[in-house]
Amino acid sequence: MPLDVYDKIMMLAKRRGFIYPSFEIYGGSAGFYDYGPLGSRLKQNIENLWRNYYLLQDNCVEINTPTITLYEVLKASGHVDEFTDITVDCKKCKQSYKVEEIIEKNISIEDAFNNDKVKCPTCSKNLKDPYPVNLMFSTKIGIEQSRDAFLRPETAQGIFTNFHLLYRYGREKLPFGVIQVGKGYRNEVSPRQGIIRLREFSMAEAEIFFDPKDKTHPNFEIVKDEKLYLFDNEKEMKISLEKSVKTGEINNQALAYYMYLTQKFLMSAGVDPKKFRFRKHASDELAHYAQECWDAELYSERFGWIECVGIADRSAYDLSSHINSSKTDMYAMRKYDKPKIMKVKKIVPKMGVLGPLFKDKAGKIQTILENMKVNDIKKIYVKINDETLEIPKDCYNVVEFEEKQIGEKFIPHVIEPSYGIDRILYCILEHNYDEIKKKGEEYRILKLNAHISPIKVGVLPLVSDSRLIKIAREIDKNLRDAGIATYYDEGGTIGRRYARMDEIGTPFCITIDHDSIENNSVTIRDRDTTKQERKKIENIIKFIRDKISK
RNA sequence: GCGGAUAUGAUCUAGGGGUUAUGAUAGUGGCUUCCCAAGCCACUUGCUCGGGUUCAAAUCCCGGUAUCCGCACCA
Repeated sequence: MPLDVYDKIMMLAKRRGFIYPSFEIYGGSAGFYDYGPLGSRLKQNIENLWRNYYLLQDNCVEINTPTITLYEVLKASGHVDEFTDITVDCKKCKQSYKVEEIIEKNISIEDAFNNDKVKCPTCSKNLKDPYPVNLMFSTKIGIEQSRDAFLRPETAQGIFTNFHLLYRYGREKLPFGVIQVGKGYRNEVSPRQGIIRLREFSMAEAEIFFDPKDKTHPNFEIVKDEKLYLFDNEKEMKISLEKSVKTGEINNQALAYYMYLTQKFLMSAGVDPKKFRFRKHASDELAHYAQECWDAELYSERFGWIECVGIADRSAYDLSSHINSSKTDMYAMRKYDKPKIMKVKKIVPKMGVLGPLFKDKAGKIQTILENMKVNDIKKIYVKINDETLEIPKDCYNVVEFEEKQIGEKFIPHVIEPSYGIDRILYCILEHNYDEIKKKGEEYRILKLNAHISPIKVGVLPLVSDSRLIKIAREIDKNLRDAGIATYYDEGGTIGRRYARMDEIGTPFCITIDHDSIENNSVTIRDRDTTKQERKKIENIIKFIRDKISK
């Protein structure tokens, strides 16, 4: 079988220090890859470009939270339950099934399997021995009295669990966004496809909190005429943000805006526009927390369309779960223009009567009564420890108070753009990989965008003449002092050195030749055109800076 | 997790029960002083791991691991 792009990229990636299989000397482990020297830089550049969009353009704030996450957090978020599938294998035809999909409803799993009520949908053999599959890595915190924990399957929960503090930090204004860039972990059943499906992966997530009554975005006006590449599972279309929201294709402005931001980021990172689209999730593929979700998909010649970004409307799901589980006040306040004076009826218990009547339960009854919402009261029942008690009328007064309300409390909704950095990185490599023939030989060029590429400038003395080397070394140092990543190379022939730089995606090569000694000038070679321009040495830094800025 | 295929220097690959394992690429040092992988010399790096069969295993057999393909999984 001839090598396809994937093979070629993985070969190049290993040879040139982008990506290595992890623990290879001990046989390796599926789903884990290391980033080598160039890969690490490339990844950092992609992450920092991403930060640019969210921290600067969208004015989000960044936080960092632990990758080890307490059981309670993921229980509340639904991951403990939703992330576990009860699975069963057929010993005859070797198929695996999710139990909930093949057993009759209203039957418990124990009953079904103990009484041979489950048959294999393929070969009708009785199925046995269901087992739970949880896709989170579990661990324990502490030695003796340990607490259960998991490696986080997403970075988002770290943001939700800090919502009340971050809301205050943002001076209680909505919308506001929080981002986190870091590792996530999923114990995949059978990871494959290189860095497309990892067990430990890098993600960049943003949680932008909105008033559910107002999912407009302040920047929407500016970009509303820009076009999005949408795919509705049938046909692809190019449609403006404004129109897509108007027709209901996209549920709200905020969602559309972050889709646009995503599209812009990916293009800037070097994604081929022809290999990009947004695909809407069908209702049966939505995650347990999502109301509407659009995936940014990138096309790979090997794998087809790959989900690289998910932009979900998670509504109030997470915050309300954490409010319920932790009893923390994570509400936001929608302020009225003028404070409202509300007439509120409240129950004022008469403890003098209640006390003797209910004795030790009186205290609890008091709290319940005081917090009760009051409309028209006829009889009041209170439930304490499964016992329902009727509270006689002479135990309380209903009093009307005037209450000043400055606004109403609500749970913010959240729009979540979530990016798989490793997948994006792979697709960028694939989309920018180019191969030409030079003198009958394969010649590889990685046409990475200048602001993404790990090395910006190759510094090459044409020949190893000590005068040229001296100038070259000085230029190299000055560039690095100016914060520009360089690669100094005086070995081998000049053509070979250009080839090396082309293969790792270095956009520019500065060559110091004999004229450099005479007139303080060098040539700057452009990777994609191979054209050379002669520049004064003192102008190099500015020239390169202009070229590599976004 | 199931089934199939594969596994030889950093990369690609030839071969194969018996002395020192083939070639190329890459890399290093030197010569060349050279603008797109030029040439010459020298050098560096290897049979996936464990067990078995055998006088002898990189080669045959079994198992593990990894990779690829198909099925299932991918909130």
